[in-house]
Amino acid sequence: MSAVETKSSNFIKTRVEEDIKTNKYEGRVHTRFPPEPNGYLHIGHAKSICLNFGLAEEFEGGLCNLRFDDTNPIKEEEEYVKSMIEDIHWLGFDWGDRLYYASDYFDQLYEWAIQLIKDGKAYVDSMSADQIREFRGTLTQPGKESPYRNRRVEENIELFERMRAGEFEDGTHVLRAKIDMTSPNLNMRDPVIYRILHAHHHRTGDKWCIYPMYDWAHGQSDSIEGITHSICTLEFEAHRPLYEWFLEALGVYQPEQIEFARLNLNYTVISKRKLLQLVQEDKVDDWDDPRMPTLSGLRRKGYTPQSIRVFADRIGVAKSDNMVEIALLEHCLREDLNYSALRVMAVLNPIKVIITNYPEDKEEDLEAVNNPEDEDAGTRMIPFSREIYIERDDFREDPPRKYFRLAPGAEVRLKHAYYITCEKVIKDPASGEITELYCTYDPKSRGGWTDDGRKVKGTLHWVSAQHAVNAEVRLYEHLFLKENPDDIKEGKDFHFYLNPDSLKVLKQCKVEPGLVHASVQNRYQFLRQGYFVVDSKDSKPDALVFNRAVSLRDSWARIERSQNLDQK
RNA sequence: UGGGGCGUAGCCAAGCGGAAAGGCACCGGGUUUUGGUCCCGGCAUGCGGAGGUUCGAAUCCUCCCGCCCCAGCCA
Repeated sequence: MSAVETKSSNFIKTRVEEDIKTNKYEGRVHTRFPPEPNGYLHIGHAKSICLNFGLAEEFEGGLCNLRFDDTNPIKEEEEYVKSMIEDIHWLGFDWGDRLYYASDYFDQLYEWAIQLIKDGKAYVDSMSADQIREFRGTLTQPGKESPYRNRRVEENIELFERMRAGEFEDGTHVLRAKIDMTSPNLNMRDPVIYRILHAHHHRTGDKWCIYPMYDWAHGQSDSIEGITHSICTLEFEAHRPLYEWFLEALGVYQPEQIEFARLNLNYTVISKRKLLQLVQEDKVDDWDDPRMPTLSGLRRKGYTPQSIRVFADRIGVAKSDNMVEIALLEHCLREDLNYSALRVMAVLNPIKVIITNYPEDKEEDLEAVNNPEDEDAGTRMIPFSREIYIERDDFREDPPRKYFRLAPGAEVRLKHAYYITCEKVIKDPASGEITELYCTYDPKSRGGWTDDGRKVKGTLHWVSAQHAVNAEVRLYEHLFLKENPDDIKEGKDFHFYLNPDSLKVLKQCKVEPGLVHASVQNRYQFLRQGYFVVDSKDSKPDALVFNRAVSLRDSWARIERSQNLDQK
């Protein structure tokens, strides 16, 4: 990452800067990230987290709270709270002692509801949900007032108290704000602010059987916390007048709400509802399946917090609907890992090579650079011997044009080791499959170099057969085959586009011996292949499992593809 | 056909009346003991469209077109 790169500006940052200049909120900057604990955080949340916490970091004295919007006990669970806390910390953000819950404010919210009733600005409606819907009108037709709309204040108070006391069944009454049933903004047509829900809440237990609606809780929660800039996504834009109406009716502090467009990523889905479906239907292992765009999934796959933060910064913040290419996310990871990942050799699809002129009982240790991008990473010794494994794809019996890997009669370099030349191909007579390659090496090329001006263009990775450690390697592809799985044709839904080959498991991999000590903390570059990390759930010291975080760019694959195209 | 938003390259996105930033992707070339990295070059006579204002318009005005959100006792 270049140090001179400056963070690009965005309209929210500009607004905050203006507010500071004009001394609105006494120059304070106080944001918050307000997730509902009803699922796991995903890359879209990361955008919001980086925005909110980033703003607080960027401005002198800025603060960002973490607040769980837990107003619906039916969907929310403690497990999600825990995972969200872990994920945000993992990204590298902290909220100090400012961890809040909307449920912290249930008493205050109830008091405010009473106040609204007393002011004649709220009433208990006893129509059914269906009736309320009918009375709301449509996009083009105004709504009608509920027959209960003009109950006396005392009656409303009494009914609301009895709602709270648990005297009524779910759905029999609601508390509504008395605004305007003819408003062109449907959110202003007497929105429901309390509903009866005889449900156990993860924090308040059974204290309440009425729960505030999000609209009633959200703006006031921001107000209570003294939030200056309430940043949220576009779909809440039409709710802003409502939040302002509440805050004005209550006569309390009013934050500034700013809306931005949520992130969409191609070849995946980003919505807690759909991700939950994938988990429940066993389309993936769990929320942290490496194919999931969840933060826990990306973490398990090998993503670094830094790469995600850089990504969040590069995609920018604006108000237009967008669909970001996942290639950008992958680029950010490669960029980060290129500087930090230790290079090791691992053969994913092994084919045995026997070096016929190398003494049978000999073995030697060769020095290998750990990271050419970082001299401080030093070197390590790796064992070499007569029999080694190379990648099956690094040999072609009938090499195509521009192929400069191993082929009959061809000479290649074994990285850090020797030049070898292929002399003979051994096949299984039954299947025709190549089983072994007989090669000779040039003893003068130790370390992988000679000064005789010989041109050896291909360089292969390898692992000494007798020293190799077995490992399982999991290769991941996009979860969906279609760029936008939500762009559905008649009778189909996003399931239709699930990629059946999104996970490929290789069980016969051979990795260099030092990798038995591989730790989840480290990401490795398997030379010439990609970046890999030890799987945090399934890997064991005697049964290593690696996940591919992202492949290396592969310009040979591109050449080959265009060659194939030429032939057609 | 109510209200609220949004249209700048294949994908993001700056720009806010004075010569269209940047990143990704893509295409060339160079370096290379990773076909990686890195380096160099290319990539919008054009800003949804049409008019208008202006010496000058992506930026201001008018009209038109397209896309997104809102009719949960979800958030």
